[in-house]
Amino acid sequence: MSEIPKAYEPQSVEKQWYQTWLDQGAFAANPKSSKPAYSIVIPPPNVTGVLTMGHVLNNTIQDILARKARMEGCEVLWLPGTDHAGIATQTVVEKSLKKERVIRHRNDLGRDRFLEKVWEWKDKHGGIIIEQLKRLGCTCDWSRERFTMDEAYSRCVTRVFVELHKKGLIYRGKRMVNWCPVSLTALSDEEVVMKEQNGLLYYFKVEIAEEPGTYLTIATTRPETIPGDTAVAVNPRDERYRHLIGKHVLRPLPSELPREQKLIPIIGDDHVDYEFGTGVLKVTPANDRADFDIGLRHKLPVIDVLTPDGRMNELAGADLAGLDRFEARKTAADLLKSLGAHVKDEPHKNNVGFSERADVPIEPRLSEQWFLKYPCQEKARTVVSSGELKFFPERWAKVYDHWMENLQDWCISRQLWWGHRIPVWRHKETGQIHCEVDAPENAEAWEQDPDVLDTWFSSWLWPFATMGWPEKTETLQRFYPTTDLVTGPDIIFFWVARMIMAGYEFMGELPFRNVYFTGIIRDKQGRKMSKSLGNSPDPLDLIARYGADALRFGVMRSAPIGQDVLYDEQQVELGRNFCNKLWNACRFRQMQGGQLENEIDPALLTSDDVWILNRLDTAIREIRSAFENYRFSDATQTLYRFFWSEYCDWYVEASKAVFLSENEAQKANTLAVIDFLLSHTLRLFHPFLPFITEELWHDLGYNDDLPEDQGGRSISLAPWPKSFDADFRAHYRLDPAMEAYAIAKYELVTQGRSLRQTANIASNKKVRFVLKPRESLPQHETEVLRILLNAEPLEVLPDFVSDKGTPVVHSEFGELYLPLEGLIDVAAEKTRLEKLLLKTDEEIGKVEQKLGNPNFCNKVPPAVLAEHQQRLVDWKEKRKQIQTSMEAL
RNA sequence: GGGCGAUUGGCGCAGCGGUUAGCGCGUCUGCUUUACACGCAGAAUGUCGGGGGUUCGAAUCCCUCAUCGCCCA
Repeated sequence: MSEIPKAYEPQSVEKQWYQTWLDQGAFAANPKSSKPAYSIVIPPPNVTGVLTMGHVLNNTIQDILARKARMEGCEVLWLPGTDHAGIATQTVVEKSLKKERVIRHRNDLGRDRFLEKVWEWKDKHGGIIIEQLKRLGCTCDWSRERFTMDEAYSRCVTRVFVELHKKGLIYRGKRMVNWCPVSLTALSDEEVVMKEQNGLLYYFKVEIAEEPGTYLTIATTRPETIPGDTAVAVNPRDERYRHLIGKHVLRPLPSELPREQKLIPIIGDDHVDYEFGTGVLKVTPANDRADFDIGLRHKLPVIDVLTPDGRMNELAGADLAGLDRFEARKTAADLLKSLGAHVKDEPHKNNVGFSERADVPIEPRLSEQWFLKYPCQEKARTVVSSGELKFFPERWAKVYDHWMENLQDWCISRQLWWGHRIPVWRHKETGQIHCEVDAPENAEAWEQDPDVLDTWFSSWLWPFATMGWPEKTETLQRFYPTTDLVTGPDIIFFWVARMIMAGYEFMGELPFRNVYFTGIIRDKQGRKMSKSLGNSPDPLDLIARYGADALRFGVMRSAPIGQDVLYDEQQVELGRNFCNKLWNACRFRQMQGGQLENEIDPALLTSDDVWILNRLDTAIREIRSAFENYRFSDATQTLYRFFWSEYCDWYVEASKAVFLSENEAQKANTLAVIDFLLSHTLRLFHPFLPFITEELWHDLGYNDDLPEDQGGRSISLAPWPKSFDADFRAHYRLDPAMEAYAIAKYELVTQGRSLRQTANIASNKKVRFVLKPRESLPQHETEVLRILLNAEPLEVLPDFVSDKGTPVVHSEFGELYLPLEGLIDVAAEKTRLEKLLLKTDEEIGKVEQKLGNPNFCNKVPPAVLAEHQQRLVDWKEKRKQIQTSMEAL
């Protein structure tokens, strides 16, 4: 045992222990082990990312689960890694190269050289987040770290593409896709976020060709696409316009076109909403998804007036060509005015799809892309609805089910360079298609598809591709399916759902048994944390200032299941304070000296011992139940309450009565109880506070007599505490009566302290109390009372007769007097008692009313009835005592 | 438009048929009581969003309205 400093200093402790754990190979998963398997795969962060509060929450939970599983005797695999984040990484690298003026556009370098630059970037900046996870204390098996662009992983991705292509599930098609005009690539539906926009609804009129002088008014949010209109549609049930179907209108733009090129038909289509605008819809098949469908139904021509980067092309006419789409909108509106076609503008709110990454409105665009028809949809859907694969909180199962019910084919091709290139080659002369894992021979004759795959097309394979699939590796056999997945609900479709489908398709089995969805971390005002708002604290900074344990504890404590987390630095401060409390409680133990090997002698247990052992047992049960339900904040609350409010506030204080005595046998026994409690507490805390518990475990010498792999070397392999069984309870005589005795004692103490306060006696001032006991009590208990009340002396006088005006409280132990001889504030004491009396009367009233109701007495279960009757007796007794006290004043 | 969630002391949350409605932060009062001022002791603060219903009994179950937030169209 070495001396411990007065305040806990996490920095050096954390660094040292993490290194020690690494040296011990403490996190390595051995597939040959005979222990039961527990596994979890990390949601791979972006390789170029840095740690955010979201990562802290997410990975702390995974670490807690992994550490607890190890302590429970499982062989644990927590598999780490990163993904290549196609668009994000490519954009970051391209921007930085532009900034350094190496290039103006990635074309300046060409595909191969640009990719070299990305790899350089990855080698330099990738892995930062991995080092940060280590600072947090994460116990991943780092020897198995994977990256989605690793050679082996890439082969899996290619293989999967080829397999699905052969099955006919992957196909190429010319379809409307979400096009990002900034990233210049197609996106999947999931990468588009709808945002409400305040825009304008532009009303303009068009002349009916067959009825000169007659006009139709059309409302649109996008006048710049008028040159791409190839029809005007009305609902055939709409009386106002039905007669016009089959006639034509003169499209006003581009104005320079000859009349015959501006004629477009009026068509009837059931999908036109006649309540929107004027009920007349302009149809732009090239630039709107719904319009495209109308176009298909009516075989309309398609005129695309936009360039890939969101500008107007020459088909838009001389006035608009070259303009950015938003500028063009204004210009088009002006043109309508000058043509006399403009009717009015109206403010209008509408939902516009934005590119998730680039945060600009996407353009629906017709283009050739690769699509995937999802495999194993039915199995993936029923496994969740049947509860075989569990979601926590459960309500996400509904969200999942709804999405699965409306599955759309997945656009998996991206017009990027950074990513897995599509393994499809086209023969330059014959046009023959080669889709295989390996490139065709005589490569010059073939041309590979230039596109790469969506990053999620690689991460949906994560649970098994990281374990050596397609080989049937030992790791796969041992650790697949994984036990738990911990992730944010924002990627339930992107990732979770797709992994389930991939799991069935390629492994024939679900990828994980439980999914825990964390909340989203928000700031105090409830805003999502974001770089642009600058409201996201740097976790590394917090670790430096408070310690990783403090950060973990603070975050876990404020993260109830299913709720978003409102982050407040005070929580981390609270975590730090808690660590300090733990530290000092252990210091207190150490300062008492004594042997460690002491056995608890049941015959010497005091009521305080029995009480605290029962509290520990309760805490262990609560924590077990919290874990079973993934209620991590409940577990931390229980730990906090048990350790601070029960162990420190009552037990440690009461134990001072023993340590101040001369009774050596009793002292040794109390130390034995303390060691029992602390060694359990440290283990219960370890998953949450890995560093400080490891340090204290060794400082206090609790590792001394344990086998190497069961706590001797590290607390992380010490057995997880179990609640007490019947034998244990019988042996130590954890008698409920003893416990009740202690509770009554603490109640008396609280009342006595309150008495002091109303009498204005400083809490540090020793003062004379007199106890008039109901039954004689052991010397030791008197001493405990004296210490807890800070009484000097505490006289036990069975025949005590108080003077008028002596404040008193009543309890199961008897009466406790505070004789002050004129010092007390009679008025204050009277007020206190009157308040109590009022409260008591209220409660008596409530209970009497219930008991007076014959319906209540007849219908209620007997136990409830008895409980109420007892309650009435108790309150009446209390009332009598208060009155006695008042009379004594 | 559809779905989900939230609404409990100043703030953040727990409780989900019988509790004296809890916890943490904050507030107030008094304390260098030798483990801890990153602390100790005591105290104050709630018609559990509004309305209706079921029940002997509702913060808790049902209906309805309101406000806020999220997801999907």
